[in-house]
Amino acid sequence: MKLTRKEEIVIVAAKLFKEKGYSAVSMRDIAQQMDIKAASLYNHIKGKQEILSSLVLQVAKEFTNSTQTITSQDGTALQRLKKLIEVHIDITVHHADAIAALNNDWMHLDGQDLLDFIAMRDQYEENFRSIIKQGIQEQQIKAKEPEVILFSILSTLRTLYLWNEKRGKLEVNVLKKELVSVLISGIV
Amino acid sequence: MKLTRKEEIVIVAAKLFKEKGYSAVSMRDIAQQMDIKAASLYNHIKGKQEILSSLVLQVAKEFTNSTQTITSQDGTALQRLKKLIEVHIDITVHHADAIAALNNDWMHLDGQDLLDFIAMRDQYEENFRSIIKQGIQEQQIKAKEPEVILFSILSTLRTLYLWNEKRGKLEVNVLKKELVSVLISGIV
DNA sequence: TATTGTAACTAACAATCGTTAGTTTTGTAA
DNA sequence: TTACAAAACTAACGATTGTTAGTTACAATA
Repeated sequence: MKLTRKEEIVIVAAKLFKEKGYSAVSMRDIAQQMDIKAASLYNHIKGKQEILSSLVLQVAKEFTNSTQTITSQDGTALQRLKKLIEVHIDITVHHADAIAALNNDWMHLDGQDLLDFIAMRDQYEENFRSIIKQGIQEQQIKAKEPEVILFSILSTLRTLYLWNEKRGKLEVNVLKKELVSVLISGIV
Repeated sequence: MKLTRKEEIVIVAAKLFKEKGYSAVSMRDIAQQMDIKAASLYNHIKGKQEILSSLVLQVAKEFTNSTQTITSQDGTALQRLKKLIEVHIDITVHHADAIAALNNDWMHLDGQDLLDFIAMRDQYEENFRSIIKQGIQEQQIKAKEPEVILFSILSTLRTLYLWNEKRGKLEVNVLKKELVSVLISGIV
């Protein structure tokens, strides 16, 4: 599967955005990393904003689709919650750099892209919330503040991209198993 | 307790950094928010970098000191782990804006400030890690991958600043109790 | 009243920003 | 070999960046 030049630019930019953030990375930085001049980038992309929105919206859509599918599946709330966590881990491992931008630079999107992102983000969160509430109703999940549970799980998953590179010898499937266990069953 | 003009600037800047990130906030943005001109800021601070390092290093020191104290206290590993979590929550609630910069903009520190920050950060993490390992040794904590436990707890605590304002009508003490419970005992 | 320090101002600087226009090189297919 | 498209280049634009220099307004103190 050969990459288009545009895809190469987006990948290189993602790595830089991850290190310094969108605003601190110049078009000349991106160009230098590709061994071309900044103006040459514009043969392949419309501008800096397009790099960001390609990066962010693509992964956001992936999250939304996966989550939507799982939410409407059969099984107990707990089973679906586990599946949700596992899918999030899969996507994170596969798109670590893009997720950095999604977490830290989404507010630099503009116009419709920004609105779309926020809508997807809210929907993703709402799917998670409804499964947790359902789990409480089914008495599979302790009747704590659902918002605290939601926050705790989402925080861990959102930050995974940072920690994943230090993960080292931990196989993805081991990571999934361990993390699901820690998030669901606790540590004591 | 009257604030110096410099302290006012740092507080205003922190709020802006939280919204857009350090690099996307100009000195003119900060000045405008204070109803003065950008050049006037320089009567009180040396430059933009000084605002960031004041912001970040002050809170980082607070974290390091608190953590260091708790680590060397008596009690079981689990008791100290709970205390560590509670203290982190306290600091977060009191310095939400500064913690945004600490999480997202620390890499824009330069020179000795950057080195100092990284050293404090590593030490903080190492204290957490040693308590968890001790807990496993004392068989109070399940013998899972300690790195996964460490990551899960730290991720949740680090992201708390974001969540606290949005859903944070929860009383601080209730928040502490719920969050400690979720992080330690899980949700099932 | 005269003096002094604080904190604001205007004006401008060199550097860098994203981006455009126009041109040249390069690789491929006829 | 010629023709064409893809992708690089040079040069420059107007805007914005952090920052400096020099000056002015004002309140407290002597």
